[in-house]
Amino acid sequence: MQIYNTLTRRKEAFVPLEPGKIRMYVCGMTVYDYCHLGHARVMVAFDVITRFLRESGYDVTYVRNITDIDDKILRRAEENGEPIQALTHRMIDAMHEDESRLNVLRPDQEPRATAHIDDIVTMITTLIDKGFAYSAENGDVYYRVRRFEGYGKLNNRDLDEMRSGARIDVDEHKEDPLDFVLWKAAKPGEASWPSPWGDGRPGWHIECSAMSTCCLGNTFDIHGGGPDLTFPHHENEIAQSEAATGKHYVNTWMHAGAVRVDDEKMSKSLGNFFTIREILEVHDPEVVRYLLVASHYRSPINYSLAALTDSRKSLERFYNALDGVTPEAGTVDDRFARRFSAAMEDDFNTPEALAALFDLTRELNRAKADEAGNESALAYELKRLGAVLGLFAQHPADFLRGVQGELPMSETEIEAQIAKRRDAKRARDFATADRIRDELAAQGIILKDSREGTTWVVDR
RNA sequence: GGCUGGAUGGCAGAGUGGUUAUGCAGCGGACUGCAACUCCGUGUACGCCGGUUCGAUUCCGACUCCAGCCUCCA
Repeated sequence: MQIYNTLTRRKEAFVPLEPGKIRMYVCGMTVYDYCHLGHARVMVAFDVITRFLRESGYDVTYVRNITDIDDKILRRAEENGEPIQALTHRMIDAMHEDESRLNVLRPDQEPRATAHIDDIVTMITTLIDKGFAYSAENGDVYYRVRRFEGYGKLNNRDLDEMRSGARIDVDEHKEDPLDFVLWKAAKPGEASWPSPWGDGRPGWHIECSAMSTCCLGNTFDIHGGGPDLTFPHHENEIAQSEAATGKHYVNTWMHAGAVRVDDEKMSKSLGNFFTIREILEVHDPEVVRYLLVASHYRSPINYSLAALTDSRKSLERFYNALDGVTPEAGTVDDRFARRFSAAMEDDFNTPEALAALFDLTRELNRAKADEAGNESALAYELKRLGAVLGLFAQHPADFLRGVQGELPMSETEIEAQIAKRRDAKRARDFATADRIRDELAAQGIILKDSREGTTWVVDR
């Protein structure tokens, strides 16, 4: 197994700390709004990774946190005039709904920041005791960045060059502009928790250090997240955790690529984001998932209608092949599975893995045309491997008929038209048969004749 | 300015020191009453300039352009 490690900037042979076991932490959502496509990408990427690692025999513990206290949450709750918990619970439910529609399996644990305040306070206390943090007069606690020797190692940053950057907040309470907040003193009326430094709430970076360590131990195998988290978030996590525990924090750092719209990064701050739910109102969730899996997880992807159309057409090829075949375990040439696994073992190369599945699909189509073909076994193999990517779980007819949209007429009516056409064909009245087919086609119903009879799909 | 990553055929998107990625679209053929689905065949694609090499899209160097991070952001 080869995995690209952001820390070393190259692919490395992956060796778990404990043989056969993998402990993985991924930075999850800040629940003040609905998830967007960028979140979907991270969810799907690490879902595929988890599925493949498990398929490969590893016992994976997958933890993904939920940030449920934060400035943006405070502000949004205020704007909405609703209690913080009402907002965060609503968004957490929505997130779970989104991921289940995308066929993303739930992580093993989803720790929430507000449920780990004690662990956070304990870690901050340790950092202060060790001299890596200090409480300021205003009640904030800051991390003393220059005290941590390895600061910048994840991003190859030099502290002195960063200092010259003009965009760092100069705060009179900080000893150094680079220092970042671990504990934020509460303003009157704000949600807060008691602490040795006064009432307040945790900073963003410290919660991930506390929760990951708490759930997975001082050192664990994989830490993942979105592309914009390498700095400062993950850099700060390393500084906090390694200073607090004195142990090496994470072996492999993995980061997904950005999602772009019109060649601009999609983000909440730019306001050019599409939420998962608004996309799923018009598009089949599996098409969206396919789009995400059809590119390598580290490459940037550009979101567009054309890209979704391409994804749908590719999926149609798979489902057309699966259509009309009853999958059944049996003997098949293992070259498809071997190529699939080899691709996935090479830093989760899903595009190459899909290429293997397309080859398998061609073989399946050949078998369908052959009286002696083993199409059932090939279809089973295709579904089995597709499941590692979280694909092909639908009934082919459902996908091809687009269960999402409404039909222009009832299925019974369509079947009746097909029967009429069949009779016309038997009477060799092709003019009538073609007229029926054209009329259906005009309404988006495409007929497919085969030895077994006529089936129909929806042209979308 | 600093740090990362990238530039592949009409589009999307992998990969490789010499031999087919893959999908969509196109073209030719087969199947079909005609279609759809499917099958077979079909593309001197690797940003630019040098270097290494018998040979480079693939390695090395310069250049141009693009993206991400450096500020809350997946």
